[in-house]
Amino acid sequence: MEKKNVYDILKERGFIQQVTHEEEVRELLGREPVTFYIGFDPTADSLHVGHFLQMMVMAHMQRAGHKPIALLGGGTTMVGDPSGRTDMRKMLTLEEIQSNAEKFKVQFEKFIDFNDGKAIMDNNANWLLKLNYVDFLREIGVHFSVNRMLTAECYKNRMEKGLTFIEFNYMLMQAYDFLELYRRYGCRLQLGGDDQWSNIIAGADLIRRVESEPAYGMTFTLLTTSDGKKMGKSQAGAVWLDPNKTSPYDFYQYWRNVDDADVEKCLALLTFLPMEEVRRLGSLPGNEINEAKKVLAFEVTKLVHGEEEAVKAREAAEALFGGGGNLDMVPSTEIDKQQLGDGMNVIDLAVLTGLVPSKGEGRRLITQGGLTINDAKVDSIDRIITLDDFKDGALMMKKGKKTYHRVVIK
RNA sequence: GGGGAAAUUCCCGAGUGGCCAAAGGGGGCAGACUGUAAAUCUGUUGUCUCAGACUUCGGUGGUUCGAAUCCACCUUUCCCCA
Repeated sequence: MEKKNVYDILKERGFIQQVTHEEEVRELLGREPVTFYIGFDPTADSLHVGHFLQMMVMAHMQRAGHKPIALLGGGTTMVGDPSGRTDMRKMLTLEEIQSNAEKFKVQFEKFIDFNDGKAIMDNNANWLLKLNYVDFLREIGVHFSVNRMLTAECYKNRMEKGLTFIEFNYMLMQAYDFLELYRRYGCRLQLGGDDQWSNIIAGADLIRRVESEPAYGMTFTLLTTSDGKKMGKSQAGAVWLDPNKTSPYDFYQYWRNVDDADVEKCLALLTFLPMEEVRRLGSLPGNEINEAKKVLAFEVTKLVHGEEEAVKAREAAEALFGGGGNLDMVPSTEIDKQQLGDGMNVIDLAVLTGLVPSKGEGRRLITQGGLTINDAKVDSIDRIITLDDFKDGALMMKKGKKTYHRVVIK
C-alpha cells in the first residue's frame, strides 16, 4: 500500500484550518522531507492540552518523515502576543520566562523524538534578545505595511480595547523567527493554532520578499467544544500536562467527561487511533458513547502520562464509578490519628483535604445535600468524623456526583 | 502637550452618602432528571466562631456620625484635539 500523504491524514483527522498554498503544500509534503516549525511561548510553567494538540501535529509530521523544530519563545514572550486576547498580557520577567522554558523543554522531550537530528529544539531568545533596534527596523521593518497590519484579524478586537506598541511588534518578531529558522535550518513551513494565522502569513511573506524563496504556513483547529468554548479548561483552570499540576486521574476524568458531541473530534485530534475506529466510536448511539469516552480518556492519558499511569487512572475511575478495584490513584489525603483526635468536624476535614476551598462552601455543600461519606449523605454540618468512620484505615468523601477524595489514616 | 471619560466581587455590568457583601447576566458549585453526556428546572455563589462579626468596590490620604458613592493626589486605560 502506498504511503499516505501526511497532509491528507491531517485533513482527514480535522486538524487543518487554513493553508497558505493548499496544493503546493500538499505536494511538497508528499514529495520530500520538510523542515517545519511550531512556536511555543512559555507563558506558564507547564504545557497544556492546547499545546498537546500542536504536538500531535508534530508527531504526525515526524512519522511521515518530516523534521519538526520546536521553537521556544523565550524572546517573543518578552513582548507578548496580542492575538486572540482582549486584554494585555501580563508582563513576565526574563527569569520567569527562562524558568518556564526549561519546564517546556522537559515536556517536549516526552512527545517528540529529538534523537539523531530527527527534530530540533531552539529558542528565539538566542537571536531576538540581542537584536539591534535600528538594524532590525531597516532590515525587517521596511517590509511591513502598517496599513495592512491594522487590518489583520488578530488586531481587530484590540483596536477597540487598546493595543500598545510593544504588542503591535509581536507580529514582526514572529515573522523574523520564521526567516531566521529558514536561514538556519532551511525551514519553509510554519504551523500553529488558528489564532496564529496572521503571524504565520506575515513570516511566510517576509521570507518570500527577503529571500525570494517560497515559504508556507498552515493553521490547525483550536481545541474548542461544539458550542465554541475553549476546551482544556476545567473548573480548576487549565488542564495541564504536568502531573503535578493536573494529576493523571484528573486528566483522565477530564476526557472521560467530554460532551458527546466532542468525542469524535477529540479522538481524531488527540489519539492515533485509525480513523475507521474513530468514526465507529464517535457514532455509537446513546449510552454506548460512554465506551468511546473511556477509550478517549485512556488513549490521551497514555500519550501524555504513559501507559502505566493511564491504567492506574482507569482502574481508579472504574473502582469509584463501578465498584471494587484499585483505589491507589484516587486523589487522597493522609491524616494521622492525633490530627483526628476524638473526632473532627466534617467541614474541617473537607477543607483540610482541599475538597472544598472554604468552610462557608463546605456548609453550603452539606446544606444542599452534596456531600457523601462512605456512601451515606452527610445531613448535618455538625457531623463529627471519628475513627469509626474509617474502614481499613480509609474513608471516602464524595462531593456532588463525581468528585471523590479519599482520606487515609497514616 | 490640551480636553473628556473610566477603573466595582471569577468575568461582563448596575449602583452617585446610610435600605450595599453590593441589581442583572455569564461562569462556577450543588439538587432533580440522566448515561460519570447535553438540554431543562431549582437552589446557591466574600470570609469567619454565621444569632452575629469581619474584610471587599484601582492605590494613598482626607471630609462625614456614616463612603463603592464626596474631595485631593497617584496609578492605569479609553476617546477627542495637537
